[in-house]
Amino acid sequence: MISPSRLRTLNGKPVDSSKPYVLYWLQQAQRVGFNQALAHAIDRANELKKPLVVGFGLMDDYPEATERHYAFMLDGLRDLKSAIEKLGATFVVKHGVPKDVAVLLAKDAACVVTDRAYLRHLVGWREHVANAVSVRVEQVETELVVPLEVASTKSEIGARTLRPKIHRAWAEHLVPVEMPKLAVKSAPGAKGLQSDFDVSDPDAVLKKISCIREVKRSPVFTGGERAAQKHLDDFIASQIDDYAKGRNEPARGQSSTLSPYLQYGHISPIDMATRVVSAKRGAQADRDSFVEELIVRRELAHNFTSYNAKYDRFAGLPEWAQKSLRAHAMDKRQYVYTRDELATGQTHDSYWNAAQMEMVLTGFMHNYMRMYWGKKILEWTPDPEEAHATTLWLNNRFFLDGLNANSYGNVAWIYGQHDRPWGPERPIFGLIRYMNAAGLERKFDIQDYVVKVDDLSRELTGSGIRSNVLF
DNA sequence: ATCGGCTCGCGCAA
DNA sequence: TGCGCGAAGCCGAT
Repeated sequence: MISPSRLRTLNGKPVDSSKPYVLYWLQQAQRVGFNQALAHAIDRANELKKPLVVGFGLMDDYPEATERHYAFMLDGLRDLKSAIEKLGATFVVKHGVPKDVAVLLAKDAACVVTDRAYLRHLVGWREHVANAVSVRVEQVETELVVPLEVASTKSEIGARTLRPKIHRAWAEHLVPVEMPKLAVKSAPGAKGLQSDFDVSDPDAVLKKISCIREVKRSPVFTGGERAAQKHLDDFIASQIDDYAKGRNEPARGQSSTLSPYLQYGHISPIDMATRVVSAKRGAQADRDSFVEELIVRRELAHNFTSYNAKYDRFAGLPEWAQKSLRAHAMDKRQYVYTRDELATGQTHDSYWNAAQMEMVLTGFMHNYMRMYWGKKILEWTPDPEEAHATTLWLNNRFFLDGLNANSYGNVAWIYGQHDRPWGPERPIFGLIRYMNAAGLERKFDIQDYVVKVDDLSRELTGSGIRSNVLF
């Protein structure tokens, strides 16, 4: 039994016991481990003494998604297919918009279970399915440690207001997921449930899908539940020690690198948090620091997209921030770059170019550099509203962990969201927190970072990054 | 090296 | 109503 606080019935429709199977419409939690929606779907199937069908909709041209995103996701679907079949359920991948695939597969379902998502169009898909099908649709929270409304029912001003609410609730919710055994196994490829794609061959499927082709598969990240577990093992074995300090050192790369896996549901934050909390490595402060990032700040981003309808727009920023940025919209910009110059890392700033190239080459960027990177886009773009749009565009195009709640929260932070005003009032930034290259130089050996990215570039592409300072 | 000031608004004590 | 203080800031004074 899953926690009732994770379960929500999306419509008042009945269960139809005459139908042959229970459907788990899987979209968000692309894993078996620690998947509460799967556990709940198995419970339902067992109650009704029916087999379980797990259905996934694979659509062309998911908004802003590139070949890089699709390749990573398809790696995960390969893992998922074998894991689901091992449980004795049928895994069906249909070609189409997920909401339509769900409605199609629900025609023969006694009831539908799905996993919860936190972006406008994904919430809309679930509402559509709940209205369009004739049986009960239940949604299960699988993304967060503390379910959204348990933590807070309103838009939080910042981490400091959400933190105590999360802390009060997390012990109760930071519990392992017991996966029940499926009682009625189904024969693979049962009647009318053929997949449109054979996801055991990700690269073959990738060729058949329509998407933005300019951004290729990451040469350093393989998607899927198995790869995610390996990253977590490696992090606990060699990265927790001194994490509290080391996480902000760009050249050290002391990161779990699990954010892409969280984005595709290849790993559960509960799995990550319980493993790290009980790890016999690192100091208490190191483990606390990791859990703060994973739970408080990640869940703040989900609070932001859930309670702020304009989460992806300049108009969604706090009033003081919009006002201050607008007051400085006409200030002279010393440097102005086009999207293309930014995307290819051709600015005057070698630190920024290195960060951009880390992102372009790998699909990932060091956490601290993400802040500096975004602040400079604000500084080098003619208008703050355009800067916000450009930052989001680059973020979603190149990051493997783009296109999710954290993306919108992180980008909004650059422009003052979840932050406070900082004097003195400056050109362009107004009261928005300012960052500059002197800060990087003061705090870190930032040249080490530039050299590190340049070495990586040589290894991956045969040539180094452009830089006006070093090379 | 460390500290206060810069600035706004929430949460809590009073 | 007043007061403390905050997701990563910078800068100048000590």
